[in-house]
Amino acid sequence: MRREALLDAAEELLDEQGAQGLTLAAVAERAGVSKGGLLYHFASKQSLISGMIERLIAEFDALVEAQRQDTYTKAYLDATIAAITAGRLKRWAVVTGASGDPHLLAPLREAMERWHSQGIGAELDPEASRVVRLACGGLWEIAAHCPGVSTDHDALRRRLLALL
Amino acid sequence: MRREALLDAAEELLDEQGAQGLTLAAVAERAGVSKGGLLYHFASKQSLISGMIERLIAEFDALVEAQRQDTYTKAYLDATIAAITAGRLKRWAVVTGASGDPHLLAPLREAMERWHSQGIGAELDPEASRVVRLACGGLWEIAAHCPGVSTDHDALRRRLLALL
DNA sequence: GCGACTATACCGGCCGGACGGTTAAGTGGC
DNA sequence: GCCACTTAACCGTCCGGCCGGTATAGTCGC
Repeated sequence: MRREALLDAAEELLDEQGAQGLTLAAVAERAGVSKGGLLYHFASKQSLISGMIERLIAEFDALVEAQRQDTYTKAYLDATIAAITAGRLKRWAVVTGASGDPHLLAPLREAMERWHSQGIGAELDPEASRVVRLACGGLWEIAAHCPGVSTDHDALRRRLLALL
Repeated sequence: MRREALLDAAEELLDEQGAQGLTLAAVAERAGVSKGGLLYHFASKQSLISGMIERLIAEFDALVEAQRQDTYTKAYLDATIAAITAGRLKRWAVVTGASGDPHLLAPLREAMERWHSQGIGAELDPEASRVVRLACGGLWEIAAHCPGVSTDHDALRRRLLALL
């Protein structure tokens, strides 16, 4: 699908060059399409960015679903680790793309609220669940910004599961 | 100091309107200065952003120092909570400003690596320390993006301290 | 089975505005 | 009268988006 290729190109550009690398011309060129072709699939730069955000949310939700754990928190933890180690789902890169206009982040905010609150009452220890989910947020941050901080994901995962 | 006022103005604009609201003209106007006056203090937009980042790091380091806890992790936790509840130190807003050019984030990355690794070997339980520091990252994220998720900071703080 | 017509996908040149940065000319404190 | 500081006008570039055009494929009447 051309549309997916364009979203991929945009994501890569954001990851490599930051928000100012995300120009319509650059995205089109990387995807092997003309600018007009890009505008055909995404009527504006905003809609391109929204497309990235929505895909990001959908992919992560699918990843959580695929974990088949017995609680949402455990599934969320495993999905986070899976996404980070796979290098896919560059949450941070996509966010930088939307940093120009806070409006564009609204869907992501909504999703994040869900990720932090969904099923938290049904957990054995809701407070511990909150801690684990917060730690997942920290993991994202580290993965995005600090390649220098080595993290033993296996050990960390065991430790967090022990909390639940 | 005019310089500080300019940094304040830039921070406020980022917080309210995102990266594309951060133009030299807008910053100058909000600070009650002309564009030339802004350029006198900061030779370029880059140096303005770098100024924000360096101030942010220095302020947070000072806040950690001021906590006077017996371990770095505890001080870091309390500083994080203090910064969030005070509404100061808009870490995220400043980061969005630098999202255009990944280069500008280098000092912040360095600081974050420090925040996550400093004195971690000297802690009673380094692994628990790591968890607490990661959770602090999650707290930042929540505070920046999800006003809807209510967090009982007191309870959370007790819980995290109990881990250490 | 052929001509008229439409839909989908894509092209690329152009323009207008916005924005970062420059400069020349002040202004006031000391 | 110098120097830190401020100002307003100006310039060049870059980028988002518009628009007229092309090509391929499908549809329908007849």
